[in-house]
Amino acid sequence: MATRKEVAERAGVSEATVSRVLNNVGPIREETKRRVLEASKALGYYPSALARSFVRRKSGNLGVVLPYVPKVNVFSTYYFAEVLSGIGEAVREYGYDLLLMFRSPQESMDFAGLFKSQKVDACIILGSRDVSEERAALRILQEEGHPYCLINQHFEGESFSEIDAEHKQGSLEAIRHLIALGAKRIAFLNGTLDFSNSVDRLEGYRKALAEAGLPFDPQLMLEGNYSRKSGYAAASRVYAMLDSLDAIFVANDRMAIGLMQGLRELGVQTDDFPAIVGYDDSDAARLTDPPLTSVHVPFYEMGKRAAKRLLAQGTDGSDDEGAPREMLGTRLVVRKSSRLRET
Amino acid sequence: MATRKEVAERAGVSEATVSRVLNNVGPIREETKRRVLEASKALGYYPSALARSFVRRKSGNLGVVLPYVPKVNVFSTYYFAEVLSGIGEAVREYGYDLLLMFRSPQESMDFAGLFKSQKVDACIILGSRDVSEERAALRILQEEGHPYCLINQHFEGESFSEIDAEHKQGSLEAIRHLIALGAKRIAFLNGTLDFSNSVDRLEGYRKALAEAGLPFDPQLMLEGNYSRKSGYAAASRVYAMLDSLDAIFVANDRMAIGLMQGLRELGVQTDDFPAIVGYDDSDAARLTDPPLTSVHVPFYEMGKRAAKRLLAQGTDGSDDEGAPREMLGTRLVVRKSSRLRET
DNA sequence: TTGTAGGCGTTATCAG
DNA sequence: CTGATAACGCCTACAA
Repeated sequence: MATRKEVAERAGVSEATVSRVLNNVGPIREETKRRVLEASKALGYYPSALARSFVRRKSGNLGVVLPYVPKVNVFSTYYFAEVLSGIGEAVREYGYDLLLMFRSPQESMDFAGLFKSQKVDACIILGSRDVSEERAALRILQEEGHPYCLINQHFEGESFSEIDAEHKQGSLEAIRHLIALGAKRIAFLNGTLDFSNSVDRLEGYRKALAEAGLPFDPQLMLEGNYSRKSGYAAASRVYAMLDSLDAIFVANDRMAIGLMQGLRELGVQTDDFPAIVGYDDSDAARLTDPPLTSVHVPFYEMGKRAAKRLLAQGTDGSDDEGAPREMLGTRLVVRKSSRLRET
Repeated sequence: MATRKEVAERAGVSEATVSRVLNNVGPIREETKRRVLEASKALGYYPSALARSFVRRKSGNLGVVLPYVPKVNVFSTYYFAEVLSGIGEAVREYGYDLLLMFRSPQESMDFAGLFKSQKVDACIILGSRDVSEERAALRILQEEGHPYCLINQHFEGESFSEIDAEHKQGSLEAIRHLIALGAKRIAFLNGTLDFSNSVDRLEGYRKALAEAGLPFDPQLMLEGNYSRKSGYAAASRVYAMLDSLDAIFVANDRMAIGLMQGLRELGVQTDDFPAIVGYDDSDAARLTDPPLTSVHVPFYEMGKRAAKRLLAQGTDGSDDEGAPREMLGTRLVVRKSSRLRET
C-alpha cells in the first residue's frame, strides 16, 4: 500500500501539501496540484478513512437501529425495505455511510453509548416501543443533544425527534370508508399499545365510530402483535362472531393476510368474509384474494426525511430544532376486500 | 465526555493499565481491575471506537454492497431481507458492525478501494453481474487478497469466493415436475444471462427437456429482468401462444406474479392459466391466486455462511482458502399453480 | 503486575 | 503558496 509519504516524495512536496490537495483546502498552485494528483494516482494511494475519522472525530456513519429476531420479522420486510431505501438515498446524497445495528427486542439499548464511543455521528431508531427503559434511554439521548430521530413512533409527553405518519387520520378514513359502505359492527385487530401507532389507530377508530353515532364495543377489539401468525391466530375469534360482524379493520397487512388465511382454513368462503381493511399498503396487499384495501404509509419518504433531518444538521450551521415531530400523510387505497358481503 | 486520563487518575493507575483492564489483556491484579472498572463507570467513560480502529488498523466493519435504484427493487425485497438477516446474525455473533453500501447498477465499483481506504475489513457483494468491468474489479480484489465473498453469483473461469445455490438442480426439478404432470411445451421466462443463476436455470431447463426427449424450442424462450413489470410485459407474448403452451417456468416469483397479473388483465381465467412454476419461494408465493409453485432458495443461510466465511478468517489463523465456491441446495415447493389445465 | 514512551495517518496551526 | 510540527486517543512493546 502506497503511503502518503511516498506520494509527497514523488511529487516533490511535503505531506501537508498532499493533504491539502486531496482535501481541496487552502490555496494551491495549479502545477503543484497536478503533480500531487499524478503521483497519488501513479502510486495508487488511498487516504485512510480510519485515520481521517479519528482526527476529525467523526465516523462518517449514520447508524440505523432495528429490532431483530432471527428468522422472524416482527414488522413486514416491506416496512424495513422501504424505510431503508429512503435512508439509503439520503445517505448517499450526503456522502455518509450507513451502519446497521440490530438489537434483540428485549435488550434495552444504550443509544447514547453509540455516540460516546463515536461509532455513529447520527442515528435513526426503528421499531422503538414505549416502555420505560426505552424512554429512559431516549431521554438521555435527547438531554445530551445527540442527533437522532425516531421513525414511526411517538412518545407522548416528551419532545423527542420523530418522523411519524398520520395514523389517526388514516384509521379514521379507513373506518369512515367502511361505515359509508354500510358497516355497523366493525371489529378491530390492533397491535400492542406500546407502539404509538397502535394508539393512534385506536383513536381514529373511536373517532370515526363516534362521528357516525355508533357505539364502541370492547367485544370487537382484538389484539395481535403485527405478525402474520397473530393474524392467523385471531381468525378463530373472528370466526366465532362472524355473523354479527360487518367488517374488520386490521392494523397491518401481515396480520390481515394471516387472518384471511385463517378464516379460509376454518372454511369461510371468500364471499362470506367480512369487509377487511388492512394497513401499510404493502406489495402483498395487491396479491391477496380478494385484493386488500389498505392504508398507504409513505415509509420511503419517512426514511428519507429522517436521514435528511439528521445529515443536514452537519452541513448547515443550524442547530436544527424546529418541529421535533413531523408527520407525513397517509392515504386509503380501496380494493376489493372492503366490500360488504351480501346479506 | 470523560477521558481515559481521568479514569487513570481516579483509579490511581496509568492509562496503559486502564487500557489493559478494559481490553482484558495481560495480567492484572484483581484489586486494580476493580478500581479501574469502578472509576470508569463512575466517570461514564466510553473508549473511542474511532481511535481503537485507527490504531488497530481494523474498522470492525463488514461491508455489504447492494445494487440500488431509488424506488425500484430490481430483486425482490424478499431476497435482500433474507440475505441481510443472515448476515446480520453472523455479524452480531462475531461482534462486527454492518456497513451498507449502495451502488448504482451501472456505476462500476472500486471494491478494492473499500479495503485500501480501510472502510471495511471484509465485504459481501450482492447483485453482482457478469460484465467485464465487474470482473476486472473483482479480479483485483482477488489478487490483492482482500476478504470478500459474492452471493448468488458465479464467474465462470475465475476462482472468486462465492456462496451460491444449486440453481441448475432447482430448475431441473422444476421442469421435471412439470413434465411429470404431463407438460410437453414448457415456456421459460428467464432473466438476463449476465446473472449466472439465469445461466444455471437455463442449463437445468435444457437438461430436463433432454432427459425427457423433448425438443428445445427457442420460440418458447422469453426474457425479463426479474422485475414484476417485466413479468407483466411478458404476458402478451405468453397470451399469444397460450393455446400451444402447457406450462411456463419463471425465473423468479416477482416476474411470475407480474405475469399472472398480466394474463388476468388480458382476460385469461385462472382455470385457463398454463401451469406456472416460479422461483425463490418468497412470501408472496403463498399469496397469489393460485398459490405459486416455486423453487426454494436458502437466502438466509447463504448470507450467514458468507459472513461467517469472512469473519471466521479473522478469528482463527487459517488463511481460509478451501472451496471458493460453496453451493447450497434448493428445493421445489409444489403449490397449486403448477397444475395443468383441463383440456 | 504496572508504568513509560513511541507511533498509528491525518488534519490543522503557525511560520516562512 | 508551502513546509514543519503538534495534536488526536489508543495500543503495545519494553522496562522496571
